[in-house]
Amino acid sequence: MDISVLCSSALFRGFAESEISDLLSHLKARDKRYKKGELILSAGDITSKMGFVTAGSVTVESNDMWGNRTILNLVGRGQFFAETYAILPNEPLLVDVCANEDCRIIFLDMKGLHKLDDSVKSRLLGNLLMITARKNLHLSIRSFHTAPRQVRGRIMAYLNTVSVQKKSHEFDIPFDRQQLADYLNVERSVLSNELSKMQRDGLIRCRKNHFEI
Amino acid sequence: MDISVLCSSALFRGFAESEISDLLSHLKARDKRYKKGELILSAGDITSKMGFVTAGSVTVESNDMWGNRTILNLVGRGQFFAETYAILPNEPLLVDVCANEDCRIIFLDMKGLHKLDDSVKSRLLGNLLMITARKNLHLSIRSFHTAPRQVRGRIMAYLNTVSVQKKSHEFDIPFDRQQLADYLNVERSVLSNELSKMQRDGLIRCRKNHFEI
DNA sequence: AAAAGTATGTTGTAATTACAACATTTTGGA
DNA sequence: TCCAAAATGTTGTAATTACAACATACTTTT
Repeated sequence: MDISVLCSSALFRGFAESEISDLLSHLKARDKRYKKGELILSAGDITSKMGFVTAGSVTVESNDMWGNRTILNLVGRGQFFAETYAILPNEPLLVDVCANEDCRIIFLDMKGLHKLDDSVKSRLLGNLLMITARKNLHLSIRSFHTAPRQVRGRIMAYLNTVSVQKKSHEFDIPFDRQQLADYLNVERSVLSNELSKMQRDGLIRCRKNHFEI
Repeated sequence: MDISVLCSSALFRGFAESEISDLLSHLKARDKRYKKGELILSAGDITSKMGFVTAGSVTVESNDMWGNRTILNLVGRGQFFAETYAILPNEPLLVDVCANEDCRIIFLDMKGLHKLDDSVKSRLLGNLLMITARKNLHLSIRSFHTAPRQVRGRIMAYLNTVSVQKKSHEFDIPFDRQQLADYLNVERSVLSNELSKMQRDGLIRCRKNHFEI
């Protein structure tokens, strides 16, 4: 189990290594591996466990009955997922979580949280609160990416955010074309077409995942 | 200041009245009134205060430079807003908060949180965590409402959610037409038009805010 | 009750998107 | 290196939406 990534994660910020290993046993930390494409959690599931990505990445997505996919988030190494459902363990998952590539996940069972003593608990809750609040920001930001009515507007909204995050006009994005389309809620072919037009118009340059604006 | 609504709120669940009044002074609770349409918080603001609605309701929305509005959430009596930004006080607001009708708000300054003793703090953080996690669910659900490519799909997704929440095929919605359009990210005229078609098709019946499916 | 203002519904046209079908490029094995 | 599979790009047409302009209905004020 890759403890070092966990130690430097937002959840255990401010904790000593000794405290952390103690916490991990209280939270029944379990390491699991998944192959690319594998379903990690499924809509409708009930869980009190949150996931931590120690290797690879996962997508949080919704797949409707007509096969339309909506990608809500991409969770990479060092980040958490399903904490919302771990905190509200009676709420069935509204989303699927899929392995975006071969990956390793540590699950932490939040049922173990209540037994902790108050000092540890309040520090841990404070960290968890910040993680959840940041997830909130992510969801808000995504809704700004999908808000523009037109495809070009959505692409620009997304690329601007990434450009600001990476503090550069040139950057890689973590999505392939199909994933970007499913993230922005547009047709893949329309996305490809619009990207071509935007290059012809001199708005952007791109090749595969690499963009320049 | 309307303490009774606060006492029965999700934030103070499990607290005695005496503890609550103590907490309110620590969190520098301040009561404010706003007229319909007034701007309560503005995108770009920095705040360490979260808001609690004791009367009326507010909208959480984003207004872009072309005048397009996106409504992310409607916050009614007994509910909180801006807790994300109070928890992450270095993050500037990405949204505006507007008085949807004449309303009364109690602001709680979360800077005061750190001084509390661990027992009180961990209980309060636990409650705050559930509030934040629920906000997360709301944002996810909204993204399912805006995910369908076609207007009819978005309307049905939204009405289904409300119908399930209210456990009835007949219900009122809290939005007028323009607000529903801005919530679903569609044109108001297209929304009206589609609602008419859906009535002609026998899918729904509606008059003003009252719907039947 | 009349008038003014606001909200909602309707319609037409230009622009955009959905969808399918196919072409081309890239990737990952044998 | 070659092949097969996957990813990406292109194109055409039918369907849908954006937008503006206007009609109607409902509210509020006087």
